[in-house]
Amino acid sequence: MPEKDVHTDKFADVFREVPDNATLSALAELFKMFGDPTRAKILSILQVRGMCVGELAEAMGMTDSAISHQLRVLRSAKLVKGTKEGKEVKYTLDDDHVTKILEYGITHVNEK
Amino acid sequence: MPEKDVHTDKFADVFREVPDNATLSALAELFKMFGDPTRAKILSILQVRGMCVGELAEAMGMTDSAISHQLRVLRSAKLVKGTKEGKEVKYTLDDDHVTKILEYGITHVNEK
DNA sequence: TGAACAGTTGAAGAATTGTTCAAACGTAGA
DNA sequence: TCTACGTTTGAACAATTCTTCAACTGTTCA
Repeated sequence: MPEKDVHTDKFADVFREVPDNATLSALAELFKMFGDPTRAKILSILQVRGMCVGELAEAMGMTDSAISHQLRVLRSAKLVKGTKEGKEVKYTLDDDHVTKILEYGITHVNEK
Repeated sequence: MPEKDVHTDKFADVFREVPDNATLSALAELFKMFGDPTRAKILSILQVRGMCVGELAEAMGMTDSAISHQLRVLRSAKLVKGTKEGKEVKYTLDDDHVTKILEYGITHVNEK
């Protein structure tokens, strides 16, 4: 009697090479972060240099609030971290893979 | 007199190194494809071997329809292509970057 | 020819997402 | 202490997304 999420022998060979569902969810969560133009832009900018919320907002032509909301999301995904500097909070990238992932994405986009 | 989407001198140095908005949109569209668990799983499976719609549906425990809808999205993003084989349509990866991008994602997920 | 099959499509509905607005927070400096 | 500032928060809303269901297309092969 088959259980939920246990696959038949028919696909056993395939699923031996496919990440488990937990990993796939985490993977999807990660890529979602890059999957919104605002966040992709924030990450691209922070690749160049750290910035505080107000600067990012001005640079991107958006409200502080909108940027702050997105930074919270990026923070919770551990892609970005914020440190207080006087009155401001300076945001920087918190992950080496960000650069690599963006690079591959850009390569793909430019080639197709 | 500043125009839309032209940035002040203040951030000129940064934006010289940031992809333009068109590229950023394309980038976000690309990553959106990986940003859904169903699609991430389809792509992972197709990395192992090509499959037709019915097989994918069975392997993933979803309806043919749901899979077909997602394949259409992946096809329009040029990540996947379908070729008729008798009664069936066999889907395979249509892009080398898919593997690389997934790899980096998995590395990130496993490290954090 | 026509029944069976694989796949696609469109409309519908629930869920999720991104931005806005207004209000609040915390703190540095007057 | 009080004010001003940079940032954060929560609720609300529109827009988008994913799955389901039912109907439909187009082929294969009996």
